[in-house]
Amino acid sequence: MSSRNLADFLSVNPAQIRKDFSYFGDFGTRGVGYNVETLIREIKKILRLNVVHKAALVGVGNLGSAVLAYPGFAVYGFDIAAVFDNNPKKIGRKVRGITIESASNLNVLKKRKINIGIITVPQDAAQETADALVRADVRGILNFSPCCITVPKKTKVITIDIGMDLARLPYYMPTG
Amino acid sequence: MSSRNLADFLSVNPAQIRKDFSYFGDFGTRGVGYNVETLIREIKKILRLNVVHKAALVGVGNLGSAVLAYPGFAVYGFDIAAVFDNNPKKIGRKVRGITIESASNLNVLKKRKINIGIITVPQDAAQETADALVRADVRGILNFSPCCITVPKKTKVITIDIGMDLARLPYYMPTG
DNA sequence: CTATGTGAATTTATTCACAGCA
DNA sequence: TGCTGTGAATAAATTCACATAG
Repeated sequence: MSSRNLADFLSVNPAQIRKDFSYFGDFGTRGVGYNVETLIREIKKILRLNVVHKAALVGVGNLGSAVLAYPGFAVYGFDIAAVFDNNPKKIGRKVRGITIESASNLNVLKKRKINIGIITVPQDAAQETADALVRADVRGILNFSPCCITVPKKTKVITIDIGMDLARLPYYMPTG
Repeated sequence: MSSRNLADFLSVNPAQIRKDFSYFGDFGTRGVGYNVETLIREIKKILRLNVVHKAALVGVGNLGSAVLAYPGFAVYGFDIAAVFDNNPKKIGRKVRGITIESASNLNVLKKRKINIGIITVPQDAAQETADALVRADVRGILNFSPCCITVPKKTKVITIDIGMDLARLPYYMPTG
């Protein structure tokens, strides 16, 4: 696969492809091109997706259930290994083979070496959930609440705000 | 509010703030700064968020229900005015005051002047849903399926792939 | 011959620095 | 005086173009 092929596929300049890769190493073969499997392996290594990452999901409402049902986490090597909620009726029940635990027990993540948290609780519980995750030594958080949560600098937060994503659409919609 | 204040808030350079605004007009007052309400109004106008946009949601599963429950669409002037599903058991029922209609009826969107579609159907139904939305003259699509859907150039698609968002985390998580 | 990898050239983005207005 | 708006200066990103390896 040549840089030209890849560039066409992504609608960018071939030189962009070659230069970007070159910052990380010599992945191609002159006169031949790139081996796609090698590329995937190298890119996964760069993004640290070459190992399995255990994640915990907090909040088994509609959104949490939808996230649990999401296909494609496995593709990137994610394993949702624990699920929490604060509703006594849900605690103890199983979703997708995982027993729902009490949200007041988030500290067990430390012991279980789970260091990614996914927040799918209602907006007003988002900050306290983040705080608990930080106390449990989680180092990365995927936040689905449409609010800014505050965490120490050592913790990386990625927020998905559906409203903001939708808000990008009208700009690209010509008339009306 | 000065460009310095805004810049500190966003951790960027004050000149960046001033230059970016200047591309769209003179929003500030020399010696004084910017009026925040004016800024919000102007930015909304630029992004075409100064009018109400009607949207239709297709697929009332966990994800669809979660999206419907999302607070914050109203903030940007979105109004989910129609909801569709292909499950006969769901059609006719109400969610949040809106009656679920048959997904085979998407053409009514044309008549009702709804031109944004939100796809929350299972992955294997995403493309056909997109096709139906395009036929109904929708001009913007928010796609929650982790797959590339193909649409004519006139239609703008924004895809939210939770797996990809999560995949960005490990790179920022130092050790482990 | 083909297609990479990379300095050089070019284009784009950011920041500086200051004239001009409130 | 204080802060915007903006040309000029600087920095960064993209693209060109070609020597070089297969």
